[in-house]
Amino acid sequence: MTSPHSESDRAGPDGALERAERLCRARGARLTPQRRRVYELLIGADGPLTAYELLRRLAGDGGNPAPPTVYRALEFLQAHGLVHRLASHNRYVACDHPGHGAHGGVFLVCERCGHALEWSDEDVARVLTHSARAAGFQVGEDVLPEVEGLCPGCVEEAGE
Amino acid sequence: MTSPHSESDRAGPDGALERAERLCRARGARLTPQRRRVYELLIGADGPLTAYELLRRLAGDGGNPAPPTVYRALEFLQAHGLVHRLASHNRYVACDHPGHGAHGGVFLVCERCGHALEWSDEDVARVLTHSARAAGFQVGEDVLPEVEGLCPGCVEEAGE
DNA sequence: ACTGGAAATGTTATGCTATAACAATACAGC
DNA sequence: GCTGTATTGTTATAGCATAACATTTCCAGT
Repeated sequence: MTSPHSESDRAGPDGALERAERLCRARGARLTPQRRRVYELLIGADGPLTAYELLRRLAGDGGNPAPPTVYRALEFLQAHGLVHRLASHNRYVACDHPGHGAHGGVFLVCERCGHALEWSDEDVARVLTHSARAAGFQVGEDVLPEVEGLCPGCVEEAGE
Repeated sequence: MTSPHSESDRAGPDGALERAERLCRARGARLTPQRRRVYELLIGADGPLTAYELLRRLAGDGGNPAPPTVYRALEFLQAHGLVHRLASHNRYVACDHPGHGAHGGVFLVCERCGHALEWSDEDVARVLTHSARAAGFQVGEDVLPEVEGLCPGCVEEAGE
């Protein structure tokens, strides 16, 4: 069975924040206003954002944030699995289902509209690990390979 | 069966260049001295290089190359499948088996020593494509997902 | 409450990665 | 040789990320 994540992990735009609060509290990690704000911006964003896009949106709140502000928030959020970095596009995206680590998934990144879908699939993880082992290679814990392609909406449009 | 590539594609350090020459000639593409030099540098390199590392090595040949010089050469080489970009590390690496496109493989990137192994595996390609399709996603032609982990040598050392 | 230390944030500066824009040159086909 | 296209040279700039150090905030222990 293939699925983005189990039903119990899903949450609306608000639920995600509450869940992040809980997760951080449980770990004794401090989800400060800055970090929370960056997380909110990513949750509310229409697709992955660059660090500097986040910076501009933070600046919109008032204040005079500098790059380290946003990078530090991202570092924290990534460390707690709340955010992933899309290395192929220098962008950051809120995680669908924090608390899991990133076991057994891929990022499906649309090369047309830029949207990214985090897709969990045990089969992918198993085959990837197995294949790598044949090369003597030990796959890391939280790998989330990025796969370029066309999302459902863009497949349609491209077909017209 | 899993393998880095078929025996017939393999080539020594020199063979790779000759093969590139043939490939370009067959396509009517011009493997100019600049492009050839960048390709040589990548073939001879001990692991993936950044564009600016290449630039410094070009400068060592004399002349006064600027960034566009190396980026243009890389663009050409990538277009012909002679070089891949390792997006996760902003690095470039010569391709093991040009002429194929990149069908059905992954990049195994060592998080310790930085080396990258291009690993062909039909199973990986099949499962990835199948899994993505379940999300309504159409995987692109030449995707080569990057997987972080430990290479054989570094697994050993880490075990000590 | 007070305080000492650690964590978080502010601030300035800088390095690395990549491309835009336009000029000059080299090359292939005629 | 001429002409148009591809390639390379050159200058400038945009975009991504972190180093280093100052300041503030927060919490624990008293």
